[in-house]
Amino acid sequence: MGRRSDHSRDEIREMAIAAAAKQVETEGFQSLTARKVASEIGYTVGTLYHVFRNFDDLIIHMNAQTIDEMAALIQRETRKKRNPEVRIRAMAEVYVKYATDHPDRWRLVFEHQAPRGLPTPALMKERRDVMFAMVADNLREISSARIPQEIDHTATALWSGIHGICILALTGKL
Amino acid sequence: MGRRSDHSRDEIREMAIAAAAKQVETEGFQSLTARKVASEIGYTVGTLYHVFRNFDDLIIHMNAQTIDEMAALIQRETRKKRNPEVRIRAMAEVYVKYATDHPDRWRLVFEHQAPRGLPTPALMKERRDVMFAMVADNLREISSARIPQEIDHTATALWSGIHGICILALTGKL
DNA sequence: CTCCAAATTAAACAACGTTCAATTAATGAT
DNA sequence: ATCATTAATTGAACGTTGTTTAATTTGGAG
Repeated sequence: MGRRSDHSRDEIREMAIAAAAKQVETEGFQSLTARKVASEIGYTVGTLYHVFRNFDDLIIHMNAQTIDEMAALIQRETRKKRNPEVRIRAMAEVYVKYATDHPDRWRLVFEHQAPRGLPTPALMKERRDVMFAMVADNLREISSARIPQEIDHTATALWSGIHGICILALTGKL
Repeated sequence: MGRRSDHSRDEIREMAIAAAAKQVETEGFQSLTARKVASEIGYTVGTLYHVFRNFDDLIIHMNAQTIDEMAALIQRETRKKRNPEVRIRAMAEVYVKYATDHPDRWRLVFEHQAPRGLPTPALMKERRDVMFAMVADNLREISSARIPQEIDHTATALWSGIHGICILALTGKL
């Protein structure tokens, strides 16, 4: 078969990412396969490679979407609160809830290794910075006197702690 | 070739684990292969499967050794100190140092997923409990009044925080 | 209607984890 | 010393993986 144009390039990308996310969520990362994703969206592997540079590229985009979903959830749940301290607490709670609700997708965000040597894709660095900025912003409101650098340090420490608890909880130790 | 008895079963296991660890350390987990490990120790894949149940089994044993190494290092560096608070701080420092000195081996301990459904192998659960017990013991010395459950919670939170910082530091965000 | 360019496929590739029959060597008994 | 038994080791095979490529088929422009 040749050019079908049933779907645009971007549509296929989105379909593939959604199919991959579903597969990871229901069967785990180990069972994620290029051929499965392709056949799930009614195409062949070749088409996937026509739309993504390689399999890692698909995973990276899926991970970016995972973070975006989670960030949106946090934003939505946190906008209502007025007190910045309460807000930070709400952020942490949503974060933990998301991690435990979608453990495999969440773990994949941090466990996926780009092939050795290659730097962390920019797509990913941006997303992670957003997370920390959200915490830092609220910390600034609490203690406006502190220097920016210290705020960043505190934000990192706080969020890392919450993150660490998620990790260990999900990998077998509560 | 048939029975050579150049090495005992256990010797082959140890050689394989050492070769695998070296490979992970120098080339990353992605490049770890049953055939590479086998040829590195002068045997064939078949022999590996004669000595390990499967490839995951080899990884699990390698991870156990990684934790043992790290725990020994912590013990050695922590025995000298008298003050339990100083001791906990030293433990954290050694932990972070190990994680940054051997990032790939350390990450593998937490990122390796046993095939879906199977429980975390006992070999691993034991090792992780040891880590937490070491922290909890020192916390108990600091505040002997608290109830045991609270001590465990605090130990978990504290260690998770340090762990989280390691993770995020190693995966691209300092 | 024709031709071009883009999309899609099918088939091939090397490498992977895994299995297994066949072969080799050490051991215990005679 | 010889033989039979038993265990270790191999090599080749299997199915599946990510990836590449040549060949096809189609949509749209002129």
